[in-house]
Amino acid sequence: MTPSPRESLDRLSRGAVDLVSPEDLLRKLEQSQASGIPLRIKAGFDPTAPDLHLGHAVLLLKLREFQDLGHQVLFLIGDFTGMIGDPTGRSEIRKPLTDAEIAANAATYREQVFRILDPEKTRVVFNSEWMRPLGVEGMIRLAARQTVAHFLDREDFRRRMEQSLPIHLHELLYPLIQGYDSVALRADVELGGTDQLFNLLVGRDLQRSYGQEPQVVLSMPLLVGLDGEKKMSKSLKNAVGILDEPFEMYGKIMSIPDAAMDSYALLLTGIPEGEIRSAHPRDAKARIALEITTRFHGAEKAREAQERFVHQFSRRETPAEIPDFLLPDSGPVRLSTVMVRAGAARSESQAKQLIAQKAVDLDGAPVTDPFAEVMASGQILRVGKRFYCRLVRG
RNA sequence: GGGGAGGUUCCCGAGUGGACAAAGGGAACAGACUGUAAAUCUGUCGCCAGCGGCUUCGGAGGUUCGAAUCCUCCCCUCCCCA
Repeated sequence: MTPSPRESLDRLSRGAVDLVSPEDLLRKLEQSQASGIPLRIKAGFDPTAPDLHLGHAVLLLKLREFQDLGHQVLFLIGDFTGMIGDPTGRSEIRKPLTDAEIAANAATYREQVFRILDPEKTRVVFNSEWMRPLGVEGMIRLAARQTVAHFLDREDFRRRMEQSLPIHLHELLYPLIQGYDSVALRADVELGGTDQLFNLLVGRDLQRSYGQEPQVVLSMPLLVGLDGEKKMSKSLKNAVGILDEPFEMYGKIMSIPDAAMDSYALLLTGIPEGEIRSAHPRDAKARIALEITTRFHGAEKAREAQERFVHQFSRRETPAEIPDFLLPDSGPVRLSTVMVRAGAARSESQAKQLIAQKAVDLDGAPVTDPFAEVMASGQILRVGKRFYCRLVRG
């Protein structure tokens, strides 16, 4: 019971910010259904950041929807564009990755991406494949197809012009290359974050210029990170990794601001909007956290994570499972040193500050002396709300 | 190529010879309050350490009892003109 093209269109539009254009997409869906030829859905990824997070998942889930409708995903690893890095303000020419690095990153990608995508309907491609042979001459011919004025119109560039921030010449090339990827792949549809809109549209222009039917452009919102303000990104440390452990994943999602719940529910779960709004925020969030964790780890692990969360944080009880930390073999050890070694503090100074702030206890008894020493084995060290370990003698 | 303005601690941004580890804000972390939400309050926020010491202000030298602050050279960015 395949949905009609019209139904598919509705489903695919869910959550999208831009769709250029709905008519084109509908027509392509109809053609595909009539001919039995799947559409070619392209999405590009940075080769240097193989640690995927829920922000990427938004896109991947949308790609998955296309696959579920029978279409083919072209998972593009931008090993060539990676030399530029999408212009975000402070880009420099990055070193080209070695073949070995690319292969390693690609493997990491596969491991993560296929938790969502259907491997049967995915082709992983690298743009060096067609960019390298293009050469300088080809690059010049390609660049001749667009104008500076047009490119400087791109929001990021325009803002930087206004603020007198640097724009490096090679950055202007980024959209060009990304657009040419669409030509090389003969993409029917390209997905990206809203920040990609300009690049995606360049793809359309170039395809037209090369005599191809322009791709449909579908942009998804950027998922806000755990802070609820900035976009999710690993470097901002506000990300939930696709590979995060269930407990960690669940807990991180529980910490998002209430205002972010709607978008998390819309973009990452199938929960209808009304059900989020009508529930107690805490319960609604728990449901979102549970559903997302389930998607990546299965129902059982997600349930466990939820229980542990309630146990440890809602009821503030000492967790059942605590990792061991091996003390040096003999004699008393300064607690601050242990904290640093165990990863609970960045430096001795910080460790002592934490102690002074009553953030540390041993077997439930607060430690107040910054120079305290430990000698017994089997004690449970707690630092802050999250850090627990059991001290054992080697 | 000519002229002008800049590069400060995670970020923004003060600071123009000692009182500067360096104002202020943000972020982060801890404590209180909570729903590990938000808001709020308090504290911490280079490293080592019980006065105190050590390493920081684009880079390298120099002047000075003493430099983020002055001089020289170099690197980088922005603006105007060509």
